[in-house]
Amino acid sequence: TEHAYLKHNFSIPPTSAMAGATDPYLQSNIRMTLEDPELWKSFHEIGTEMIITKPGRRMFPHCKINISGLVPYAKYILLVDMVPEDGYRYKWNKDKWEVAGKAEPQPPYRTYLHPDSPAPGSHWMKQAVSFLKMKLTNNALDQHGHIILHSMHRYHPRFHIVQADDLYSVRWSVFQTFTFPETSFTAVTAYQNTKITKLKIDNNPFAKGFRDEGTNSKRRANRTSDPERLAKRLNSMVNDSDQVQDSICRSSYEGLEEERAALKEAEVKEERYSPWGSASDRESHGLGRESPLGSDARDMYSTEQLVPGHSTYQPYRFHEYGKSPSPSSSSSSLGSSSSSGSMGRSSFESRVPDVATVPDQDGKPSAHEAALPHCPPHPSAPSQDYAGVLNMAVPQSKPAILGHPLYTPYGTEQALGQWASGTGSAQYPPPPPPPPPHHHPHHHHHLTTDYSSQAAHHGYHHGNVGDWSQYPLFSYSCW
DNA sequence: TCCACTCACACATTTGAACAGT
DNA sequence: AACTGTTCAAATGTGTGAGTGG
Repeated sequence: TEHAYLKHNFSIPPTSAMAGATDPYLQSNIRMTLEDPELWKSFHEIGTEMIITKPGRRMFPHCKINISGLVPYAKYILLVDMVPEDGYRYKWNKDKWEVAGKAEPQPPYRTYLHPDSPAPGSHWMKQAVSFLKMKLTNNALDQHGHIILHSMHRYHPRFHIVQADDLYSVRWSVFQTFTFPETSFTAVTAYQNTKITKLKIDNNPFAKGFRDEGTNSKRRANRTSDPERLAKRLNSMVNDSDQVQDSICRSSYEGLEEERAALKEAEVKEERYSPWGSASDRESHGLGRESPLGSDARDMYSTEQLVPGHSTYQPYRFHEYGKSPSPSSSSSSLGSSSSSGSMGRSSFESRVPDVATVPDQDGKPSAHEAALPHCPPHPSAPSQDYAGVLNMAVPQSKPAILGHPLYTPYGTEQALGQWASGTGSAQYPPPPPPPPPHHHPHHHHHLTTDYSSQAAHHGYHHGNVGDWSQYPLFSYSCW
């Protein structure tokens, strides 16, 4: 199958455009495909739910991607963050999801850094890259660096590829972001839709024990009636529940997996810009969105160029994306002159946020986590300032891999919740009044309407762009 | 009563240290 | 010494379903 990803190149100034024709960097043609898209789609059709727990829970299906088009010898950093699908809170009623009200204020925003980062393009491309160790939590006070989400809210992961030699230069680098419509999900503390439960059990090896229905009920009989257990439980309740001792965090090296499943087509939206820029700014209009024609048709849009938007939301923008993904641009492009106005990066402000380290389990400062200040305002909480502490959720990794030490702490400042108009699967009917102006029930919308679009793009966007355009995705700080 | 959330649990896979063999 | 392969116990990852608390 062919890749149905949408490729959005940057729109570059005329003068640079010519350079782009010959400059391999400008010619960057990074492609990302989601592994196991069929599995994702089977979940998506029902309405994917991801369990979030206090100690942190992995996702299933796991986020695993294939990348191509990177410069083999250039170094890249891979990041993942979760973006709100809309500004609503949902509830499961009977057999379907319904809007239950406005979304809760955005919790501390965190970004997961792939433990192999930074690594050369050849490393990322040689095999599928998995984010198996990434965990989701509903604990806003989480000390392990997991991604914090609200239960009963919808999100979807974004994958960022940053060309940077080390974590310190991330802020100066060019980002390319990809999203896959079928990866959207509703965060829950307990499964709501039994169909999802069944799919999980049928596909997740760890849930294998639940496949034999006959033994389940019997095996747990009298579990809670045992006095000893009750005492134990009581005791545990007395202890501070916040002291989660899970060892989760010490995730070990998350290597690239050998197995390389056949790639199925996956819709990908790619953005080249600084995630710190506002999503709305990037909103593009309608490319491929809602295409009833399927991937083939969407491919026609693959040449569409998105222009990084001019950011309208000023604060906390870290830097601008360089117009050129060239290595040099990663550290200097921003500056200034080089990128021209068409990118609108002018609104990006370089800023070094306060950084707070997040201790890992040993109590030592986590080498991989840094809390960054600034939580983008949430549409539903317009007055909220950027005072939130943001963390880069970085699992420990084996430093030896590829000889690329993981530079420790660096943080991300984050971002914001974007309440892009969404993608909705059938299970998510458009929010009731007052619904967002452009909430599309069809998941294909996701593809183009989301954050990926660049605001400046041709000047037209969705009606609700304004709502979320002011929220930068996130920013990083370096120590 | 309702319902989102928490917890200990049984059972599954994965990890990684220790060891053996080449 | 450097690798590779084998064990196997500990660590981890699952959904369950009763219980909690607002």
